[in-house]
Amino acid sequence: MPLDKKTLHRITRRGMPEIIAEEEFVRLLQEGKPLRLKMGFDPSRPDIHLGHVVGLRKLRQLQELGHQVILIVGDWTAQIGDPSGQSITRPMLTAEEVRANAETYMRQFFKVVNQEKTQTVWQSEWFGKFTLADVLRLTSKFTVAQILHRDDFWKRWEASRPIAVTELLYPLLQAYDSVMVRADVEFGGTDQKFNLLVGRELQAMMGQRPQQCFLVPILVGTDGVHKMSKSRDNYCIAVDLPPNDMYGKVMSLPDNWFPGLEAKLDNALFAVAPDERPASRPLGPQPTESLILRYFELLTDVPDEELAQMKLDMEGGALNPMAAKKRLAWEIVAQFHGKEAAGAAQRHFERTVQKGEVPEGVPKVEFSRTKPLEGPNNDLIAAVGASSRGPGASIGRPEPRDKADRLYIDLIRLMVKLGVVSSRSEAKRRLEQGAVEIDGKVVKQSVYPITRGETDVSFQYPEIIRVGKLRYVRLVAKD
RNA sequence: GGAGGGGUGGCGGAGUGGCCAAUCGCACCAGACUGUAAAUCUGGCGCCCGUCGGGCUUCGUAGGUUCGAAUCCUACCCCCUCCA
Repeated sequence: MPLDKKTLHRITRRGMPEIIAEEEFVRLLQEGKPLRLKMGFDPSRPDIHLGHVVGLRKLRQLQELGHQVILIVGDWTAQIGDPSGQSITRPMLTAEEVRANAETYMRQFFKVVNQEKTQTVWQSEWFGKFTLADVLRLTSKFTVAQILHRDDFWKRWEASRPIAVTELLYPLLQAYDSVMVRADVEFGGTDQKFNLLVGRELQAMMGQRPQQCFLVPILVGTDGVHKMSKSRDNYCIAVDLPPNDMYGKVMSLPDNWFPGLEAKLDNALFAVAPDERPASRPLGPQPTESLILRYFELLTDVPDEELAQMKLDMEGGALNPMAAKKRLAWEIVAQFHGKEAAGAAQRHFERTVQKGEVPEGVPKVEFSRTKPLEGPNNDLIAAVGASSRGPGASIGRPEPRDKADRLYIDLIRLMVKLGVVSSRSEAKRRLEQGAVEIDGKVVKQSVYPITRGETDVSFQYPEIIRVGKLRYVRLVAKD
């Protein structure tokens, strides 16, 4: 299958830090024979976020050229625990949990990767039969010094921090996987470089052609500083986030970014030191490099030429980063939820954040008006009625009625009951801060008057209660 | 087997008898500003009491000493380092 330059560039160059060995990889691609693309995952961590998607998109692109993905469920290596993590103690998962996690993972995985062209295998297919003799045979092929060369092992060694013996086995097991599936190419983040190289080595020792190592860049989280990871959930965009949240998270990307950070993240799993972080910049012409563009590059199909133009426009001030982010957010949401949902998420953002209006689909809470002020059988009443003044208290506490025959709602109690604040203390703080809005008006007092309608005897109740930008509730009378 | 270090609020990390509900950083929440849920600035960030102020429950667990303990004592649990 002839491979045009553009496609080749898209796969091997766009956003790519390293392929080992690139020349051979390109040659294999040109030959056109279906390649076996290995990708392993740890079923103790089943969630996929945009950081993973970078690699998955590459898999997808290669599938479209006719190659085969082999997805390995690392049910054995999961028991060792990911040695690149900080903690070495990890509770062992039950078989049941592993299965459930694997399902979760795959459900997300196949949002990007074509399931038809993927073969899934479990490590236990071979490690389940492993004997001690097999273990010895495998481990005898490597020396401790070799393994300690791995960056994070070495750092821990130097720092006199513990390294479990089993952790040393991790790269070997992963390498053995490559042998078992006869991988032509293994995919992994740049932080996996060592493990993938061990795979090459072991394959060679065992008479196979060494796999190519396709090292995918580490995606920086929305804080612009740390590697995107679940443990920093706030900076992490999971692929199964609802459209509005996904869109919003993309919008929280920093406008400014210091690209040198990424190189540091490639090998170190640690955060970049504070003094190496980008200095804040004033608004106006944007810096040369932009995390926004990086996301475009790694997570969308927007062509390079367009990105180059965007870059110029942002630098020149013709394009507001906000506008670029909106497009980025749309592109990303569209990938996971479809164009329609992306459009809806965009409208939601414009409406709630940009215009500060009440969004569609505010959660509703019903209450009764006929016996509105008494009795425990009414949700709203239960919320507002139980004043501290004792039994029989009504919605009207603390001042039951004034001359105009008005009643007052105890807002603090109401907000707690509705769940828009977590405690009475918080409710008070929000009121003080001016973060509470009722039907579009900021309310600072803890009591809210209910007024009688002009023409009828019923009372006018609050409808939309909003706390901060993101929490709201719509009160709906059910009679 | 021996010696030592440590367990504090979501995280990191101060504090070693009252001034500690507990410095500080991060994260988080809110407000202002902004064409962004960026940046920046301001405020908040255990719970309860209508504000001022007051009360209650927190510093690995369980007891104890004391007018008073995160801080001292005892026991227990857990983590780590070094020597062998």
